[in-house]
This record gives sequence, C-alpha cells and structure tokens, in this order.
Amino acid sequence: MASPVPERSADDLTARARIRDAALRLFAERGIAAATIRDIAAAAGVSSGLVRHHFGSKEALRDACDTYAMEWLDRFREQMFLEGRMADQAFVGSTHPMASLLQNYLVRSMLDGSATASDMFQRMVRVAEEWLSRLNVDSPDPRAWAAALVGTQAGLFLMPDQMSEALGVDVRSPAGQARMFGGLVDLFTYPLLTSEQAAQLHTMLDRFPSPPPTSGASGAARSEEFTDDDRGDSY
Amino acid sequence: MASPVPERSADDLTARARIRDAALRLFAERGIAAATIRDIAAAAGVSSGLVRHHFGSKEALRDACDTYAMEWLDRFREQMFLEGRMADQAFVGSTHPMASLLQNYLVRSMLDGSATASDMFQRMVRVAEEWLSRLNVDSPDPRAWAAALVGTQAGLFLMPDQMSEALGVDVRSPAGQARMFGGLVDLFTYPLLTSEQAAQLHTMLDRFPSPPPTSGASGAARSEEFTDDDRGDSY
DNA sequence: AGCGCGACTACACAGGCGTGCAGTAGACTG
DNA sequence: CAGTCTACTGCACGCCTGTGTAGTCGCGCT
Repeated sequence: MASPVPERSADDLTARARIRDAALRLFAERGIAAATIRDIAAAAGVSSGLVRHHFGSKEALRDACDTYAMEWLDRFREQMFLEGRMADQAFVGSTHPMASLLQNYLVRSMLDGSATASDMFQRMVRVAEEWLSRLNVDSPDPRAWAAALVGTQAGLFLMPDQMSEALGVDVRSPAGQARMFGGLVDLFTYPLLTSEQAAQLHTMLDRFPSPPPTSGASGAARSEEFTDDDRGDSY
Repeated sequence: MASPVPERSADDLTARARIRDAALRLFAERGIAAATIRDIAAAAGVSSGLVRHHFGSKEALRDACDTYAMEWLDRFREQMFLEGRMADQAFVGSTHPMASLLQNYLVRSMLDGSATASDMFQRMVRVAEEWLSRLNVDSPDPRAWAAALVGTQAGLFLMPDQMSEALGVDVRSPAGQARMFGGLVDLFTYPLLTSEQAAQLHTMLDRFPSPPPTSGASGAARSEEFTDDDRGDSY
C-alpha cells in the first residue's frame, strides 16, 4: 500500500493514516453505506471510537477520503505526465496499486453522491473535451462525446465481478487488468458505426430534443433511437 | 408506468404489482440497501407488513424484481427484434419508460451482487461477441472486446447525475437521453487509436500477463500500460 | 347464514448502525 | 514532579432496519 507520489509524509504511518487507508479500501469494495465505522476500525486495528476521534463523523471521514484521493491523483498525474515519469518503471510500479484503488474509490464515492468525486468527473470531462479538440474528430457535440467517454470508463470500474466472470480472470489481478484494458483498446480502435450511420443516427436524435415526453410521436421516435442504438451497441 | 410488452396481465394492477413497481423504481434510484421496505411500502401506498406478506423478505422481493426485469426485457427484445416492432412507434413509445427503468434497475442490482442480473450481463457479453464476429473486426481478444463494450455501457446508466451535470441537461429526460446517446454514437464512430497504436498497446499488454505482481519490472511495466491507456482515454 | 381464506394492518422485537461521552495511558512541558 | 494535552478505549444511547406475529376486514363458497 505504498503511496510515494510525494514521498509518504512522516505522520502518515500513524493510526490516522491506517484508518484512512482502511476506509478507502472498504468504501471502494463495498460502497460508502455498506462499509461500517466498526469494520473500518477493525481493519485498521483500532477502536471505533478512535475513528470518530480523528475524523469526527462518517461523513467527515468520507470527505477526508475524497480530498485525499483527489489530491493524490492530481499529484500523480502531474508527476506522471508533466514531469515525464511515465517511463519510470519503478515509479509507475510502486504507485499503481494506490492509483488503482483511489480511482475505484472515487467512482464509488461518486455513485453515493460525493461532490468532490463529481467535481473530478466534471474535470475529467473537460480534459477529455480539450484532448478531443486536438484530434481531428468532427463530432457535432464534443461535450457529449467527452462525457460519454468518461462516463463509460468510470462505469467499468464499478463491476469488477462481472468483468472477471466474463473474462474468466480476476480483473483486479495484473493479468486480468491487462486483458480488460486490451478490450478497451479494441473498443476505441475499431469503429462500430460508419460515419454515414452516425450521421443518420444524429439526425434522428436531433429530431426530438426539446419537448418533454408527451407520450406521442416525438417520445416514441426518440425511444426508438434509444433502443435501436442500444441494440446495435450492446445487445 | 405502462408495461404492455405482453399486455399487462389482469392481476397486475394489484397491490402486489404496485409494490413490485415501487421496489423497482426505488431500488434503481437508491440502490438495493438504501431503499427500505417501509419506503417501498409507502411508495406503493400499502403497509410494510403487506410487502412481507406478498414477498416474504426483502431478498425475495429483490429476486422477484430481478426475475421480472429479466423476463420483461427478454420478451421486449423478442418482440422488438424478432417480431420486427422496432419501427412501431406506439409500441416503442409505450414500452420505453419501462425498458429504461428495468435496465437501470438491473445494473444497480448487479452492482449489489445479484446473480440474475450478473447472468444477464454475461448473456449480453455473449451476444455482443457473436454480433462482433459478424463484423470484420480483427480483434486479438473478441471476448475482452465484448466485455468492455457491455461493461462500459452498463456503467453509463449508473451515473445519471454526473452525466446530467456534464451535459447541462437531465439525462433522464428525452432531450438529455438523446444527447447522451449522441455522445455514445460518436464514441463508437470515431476511433481514438490507430491500428498501429492498438497493436503496439496489445504487444505491451501481452508482455506481462501471467505472473502475479512481484512488484518488479513486470508489474511496473504492466502498470505503465494501465495508466498510459487511461490517460489517452479519459484524462 | 356461517365459514374459510387470502389481503391487509398495527405493533412489537432484536440487531446493527452512527454517535456521544467518560475515562485511561503516555508523552511532553513548565 | 505536577500539569496538560493528545491518542485511544469501552460502553451506552437512540434510531432505523428487517423480521415476526396477532388480529381485522371482506369476499366467495356451501
């Protein structure tokens, strides 16, 4: 559980740090509500009262986890991409477990309604949108494109059990993760729709945008696009 | 909340049906654990005792919802695609709200560990894999490709709040849903990686598949791929 | 009319939850 | 060496949960 992005600070081996680490892990594994303070305390090897002593409340503990995860990942990305340590195998190897855990945690926290995690989601959408603008992709709605990109990937972290079952490998293991990301590479390499099909679908989607569902023709036609698209993509 | 896929059966307007519908909605909105029997009973306009009378336990109620959702969607797909009612706007318009709700419910139930919902996930992966095999996509790992396709899309249903914030539109509304699916169309139309990049990534991913993480070079290099891929796709 | 049975309600129960709080041990300060 | 502060524990409280159960209502059958 090393976290040497900014070199683990001195007071970070304390019970407080152990509680935070245990909370991050249990929150990520079970969800916020299902992970109890008593379980977290037990996992950290302390009493439940100490959790309250250090963090005040469960909500405050969760906020502390949110902030910690976000700041850690921000520093991580900074070192990774700005300081060019992407090829530094020792750096990447030692930070990866924590990076993976924190990403999982943030997606879970997002699901249970964390403002901090949602902020990070929005930031990632903006980054994706900027990144997209540097490619020569002529999407009619880059923002929706970026949101779909971020949203779909975040969701993937939420169902490791199902992905593991589908692949016959624990996607939490290095081998499983490699396989899963291999699938992701394919997904973003081979287009499923031709430009003509896409344009056609966009035309149909644009046809019924504004009015609320009057359960009439407009709603029906919109729905048709929903299901049609859905079929083509995943059924 | 019409559900005319097999024409709503006669005994389906009963309190039992109202309880099931309320459970589906609250389970989908809040998650299984967070939706209490008392809330479901109140939403259905009955006493909490009646929920137990009809379904026995919360777990049994959830199983009933799982089965109902899966069978409903199976019939829905059958009519939709085999019986060619895809262009029937009345059919599609009237069934879409329920289809959307049940998909959301199943993904939520899957997240909370439902075997039925997980089975449906695996079936969707197999269907996607067959569908992929009819395209001329030369993926080195079609199963991983299909799993990534299904997993990413399922995840999208889990974060409507974040997607709505990113798009400035409630994705539960027709307009918002159209916009979100428009982004999905783009995502599956314009490749983010060239075939060369993909082949390169696959080579790197294949290099470190089998051994458990010894925190040595293998793990480090694998992690590099993780984060590198991640960066390219979503950061 | 009387009877039975399923739909339905009201209420009580045990368990687990987050929280509050009094109290102890140890280290540091004057 | 007394004082103080912080880390830390143990326990009890109130709340909410799923569950159990006794009892009422109303309809259909004989």
